[in-house]
Amino acid sequence: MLHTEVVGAIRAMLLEGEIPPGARIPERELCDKLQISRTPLREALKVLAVDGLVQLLPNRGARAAKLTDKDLRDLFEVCQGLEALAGELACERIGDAQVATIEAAHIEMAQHHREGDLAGYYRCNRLIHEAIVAAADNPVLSGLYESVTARIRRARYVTPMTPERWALAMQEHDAILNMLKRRDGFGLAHILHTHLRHKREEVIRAGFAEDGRMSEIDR
Amino acid sequence: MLHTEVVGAIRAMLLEGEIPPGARIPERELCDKLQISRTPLREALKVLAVDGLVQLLPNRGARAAKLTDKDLRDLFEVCQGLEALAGELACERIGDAQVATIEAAHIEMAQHHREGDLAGYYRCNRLIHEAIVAAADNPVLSGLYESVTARIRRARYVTPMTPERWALAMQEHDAILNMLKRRDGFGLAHILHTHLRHKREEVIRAGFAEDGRMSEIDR
DNA sequence: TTTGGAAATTTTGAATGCAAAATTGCGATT
DNA sequence: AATCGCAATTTTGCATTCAAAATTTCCAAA
Repeated sequence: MLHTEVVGAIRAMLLEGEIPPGARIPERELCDKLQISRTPLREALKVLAVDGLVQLLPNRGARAAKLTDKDLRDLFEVCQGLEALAGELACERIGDAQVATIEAAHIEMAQHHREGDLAGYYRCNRLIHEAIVAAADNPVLSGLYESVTARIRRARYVTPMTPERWALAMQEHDAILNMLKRRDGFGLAHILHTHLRHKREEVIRAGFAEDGRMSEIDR
Repeated sequence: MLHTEVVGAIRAMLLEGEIPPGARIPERELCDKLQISRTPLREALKVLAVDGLVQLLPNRGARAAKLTDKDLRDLFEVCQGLEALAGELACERIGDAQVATIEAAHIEMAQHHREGDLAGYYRCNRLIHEAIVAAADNPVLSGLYESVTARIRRARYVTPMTPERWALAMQEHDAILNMLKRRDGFGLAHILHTHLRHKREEVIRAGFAEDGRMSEIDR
């Protein structure tokens, strides 16, 4: 299944920043690197254009999409909506075992917080958010969530936090776990919504956007 | 821009049911019909597979995706989430003129309801929902909404309603307009959420799913 | 030196070609 | 008559080719 692998390979390059945002993507060059012909490569580029990772310019090739401040805002907003929905549905469907798994990740995350280990914190954090989405048992939701979060992952999990913000985020996560245990879908949706809004404000304040002044060659 | 047009043409065929759900899509045949070669056709099929309209089977071609009851549930749930989010954002951003446009559509819709004109009702209904999403001023949200609603459009806007359900839907729309006028994002999100849940229950009760018993040749 | 513009080169978009996989058709065997 | 197996045909996946568009190069003129 060559085509699928190519999509994955290019997606990884884009998400890792191996192909920097805004950079042109010369077909020939990528073909050489991936050892494939242009046909599957071009199919992959069109697929990636659908979920916004690549921008296709007619007769002028493809380039890695840039995240503007507006893009970040829009993506985080949608993420808010999707996670809130996921929380609500998860409360209807999650089993005790799944809650226990999340609680374990939560406890480990709190430990990382106390130790000031941001990378460890983010790792557990991500596990928790993804577990809630998985618990919603809705493949359409999972797919959209994956697509949206992939685009903001670096912003979300790289931006440093002030101690105050970090403490607040931990408090919010305490509330998230609580709502989940109580199966309070409404409350969980609300707190997730707020949690993500805070994260968004933080990321945008940090100025993560990739739409700096373009150099001439970027045009 | 051949590729884009091909995607549109095939999407239309799938949504209109011109290619029935579950049917195989022989490349050669479609190429002849659209007067194109296999390359852009195959690109289009892969693009359509991304948003779930087409199912790609390795070495065995493409087929029009079927909507199972589970798919309908999942899609409606996501739609609930997206519309609720749209409502909330719309209240922060919508202008008086846009509200006035929606109110006009609402009034016309109420008239259609009184006259028992279901088609006219649905037409206005759709305008209102789409206007709310547009007012959220979030292209990512609009894109996902379009993709999700396209797949359930026939179910949503074809299913007949009992007089009671129809009256309830109208009541809900009165509330929607009210919340919008008052810019009550929270309330609007809630009522939209409920409104869509009712619609979903209705559609699933009506048994719109396309996953009936497969005949042998469908395999 | 800088600018204008045409020719050469590169790159893109789509058609065609080719090998591998899957499907079909047909006949032999039970 | 039904079933199995194998060859013929079709269909798919990818590579290659070809024409059109865009980009670059290069040289002449201001």
